Amino acid sequence: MRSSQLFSKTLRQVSTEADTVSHQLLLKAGMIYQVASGVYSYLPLGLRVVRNIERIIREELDAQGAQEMMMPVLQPFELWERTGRHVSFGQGLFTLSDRRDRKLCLGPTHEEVITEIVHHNVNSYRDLPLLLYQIQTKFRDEARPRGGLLRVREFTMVDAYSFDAGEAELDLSYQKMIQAYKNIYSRCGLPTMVVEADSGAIGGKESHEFMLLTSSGEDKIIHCPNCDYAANVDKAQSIKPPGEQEEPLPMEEVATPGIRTIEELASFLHIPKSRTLKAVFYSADKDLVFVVTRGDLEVNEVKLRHVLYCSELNLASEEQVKRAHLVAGSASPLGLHGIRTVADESITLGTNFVAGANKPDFHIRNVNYPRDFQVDLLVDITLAQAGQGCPKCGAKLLSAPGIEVGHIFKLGTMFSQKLAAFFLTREGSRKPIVMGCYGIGIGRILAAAVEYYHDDKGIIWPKSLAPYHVYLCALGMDNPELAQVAEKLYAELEAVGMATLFDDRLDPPGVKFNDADLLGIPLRLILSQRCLKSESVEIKWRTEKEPQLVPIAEAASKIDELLSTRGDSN
RNA sequence: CGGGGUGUAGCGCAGGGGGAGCGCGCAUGGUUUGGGACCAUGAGGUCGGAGGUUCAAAUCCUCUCACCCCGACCA
Repeated sequence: MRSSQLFSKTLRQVSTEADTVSHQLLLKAGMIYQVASGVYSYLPLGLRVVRNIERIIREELDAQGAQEMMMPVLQPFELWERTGRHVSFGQGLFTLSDRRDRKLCLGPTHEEVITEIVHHNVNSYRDLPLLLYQIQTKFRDEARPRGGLLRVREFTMVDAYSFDAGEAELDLSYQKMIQAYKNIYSRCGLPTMVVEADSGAIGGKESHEFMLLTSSGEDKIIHCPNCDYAANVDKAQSIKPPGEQEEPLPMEEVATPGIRTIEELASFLHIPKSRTLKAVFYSADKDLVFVVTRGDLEVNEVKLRHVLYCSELNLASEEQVKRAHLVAGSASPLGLHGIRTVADESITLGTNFVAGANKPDFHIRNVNYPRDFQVDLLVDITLAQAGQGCPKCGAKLLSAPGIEVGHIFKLGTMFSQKLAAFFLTREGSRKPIVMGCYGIGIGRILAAAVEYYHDDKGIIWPKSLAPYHVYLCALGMDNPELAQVAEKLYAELEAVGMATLFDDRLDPPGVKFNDADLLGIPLRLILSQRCLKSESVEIKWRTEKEPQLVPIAEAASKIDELLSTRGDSN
């Protein structure tokens, strides 16, 4: 491709509205164009990267025996009613009606459709196992699209589904897919960490995310430096720091004028936060829930949601709190009646806590569980934090931000049962197919790669993703002799199938160098008067400072050699 | 949905009751060519939209839409 013909142009400035590195660079490089909030077009250069990602994914999935198919974006809403996910997906589901007022939705994922298809095509254990996948546009009405391609409302996703006769067979499919995914990320040059995850609206029991560790990530990962334990903070377990074990003392009231937060309380009484009890009020499907944890810990709302089996969970409103006669700032489970109380197990790790007196400006010392109060549920509902103990080996946990670039689930029989996808076993009994599903966001991989590989001048594509491998930069194209040599070299590179972007523009060198850096193509070639004199061409890696000189006649073969001996990443 | 912010030329921005501007880009001509070069000339805008106040509104008021950020939410 010739730069002079290329549709997309690089921008000199991008809007201050773009504040994520990948968003800025992709806009600046002319790879994407925003059409609406969370909706983007891919321009020719960006699309070439997308195609590279797709090719890698197809190759790896095909290698595991998966078969590609294609399912519709437009789906009957009724199908979602049958699995109940029209509720659990909630407002994230884009819905619409046709001219006959039939309700439809735009698929945010395809478990319903694939299960329906498999139901009509699989009858016997002989048809299993089965691995199917598609690369398709998905829609999700995100509450807040953000970060350019990182969180969008329309996106291309690879979703794969496995169908097995039993749990043990599912485990095998699951392991196969983990391997396929690892291969995919590694070929994309992205070092990812596999972490335990919450399965959210998809449902199912076991779930893992593939995380790229980078500072711009919006997910938080808790991981162990000593063993292989790693989990999304939503899911992460930890060994909580122990508290003091003392002889229980009699309760006594203490005046705490104006004290409302745990921080204030701890510093006012000169005690560590772990010697206090924290009360938080939630509204779970409209019902008030009283939550108690040790003062040094934070509530994990995902865990709380699971133990409450509720679909809507928010902090309680002021009116709700008032109506229940709770005293925010001095609340405690002492003498509490008629309100569901959930406590974190940390309240058993320690004695003689300071808790609220349930009247303003007073607290109570020496509160002990279960001597002084009871709870309805005593479970783990707090956030794991860096510094706490690894649940597997006890070492000190670390935390890190990451971008979720893939998410896989063991679905079990949830969908097959609801949509009647059964098969006959060898013994002739009817059983629901055991399913798994596996998703990768293409745009996210693209954006994540830019987040991971860039410098102050622009993108630095891994070779496997780069829109072109070679940037042929001819300086002084108005010189007929130079133009002729450049054209010849371009033709040679094209002839051996080298993906080349030929900068044949008449612009000054600075413009071309800057574009070369911005676009992040791995290998830059420069042809100038200076080179012509020595009958050589300058070759430079995007990642390196110094070029090397190669005779023009050997250029094509030298480039081929350079690119094929260099690893996939960079 | 709550909080904050921004909408003025293709892009980036300034202006804040009375002339619609700057930089970049674009067009034409010329000079340039190893890190976004220069000169000259020129095209391009219902100042997001609607209503109001005023002799007069890009500017003040009300409403509305879009986009961004924080939070809530989220395979």
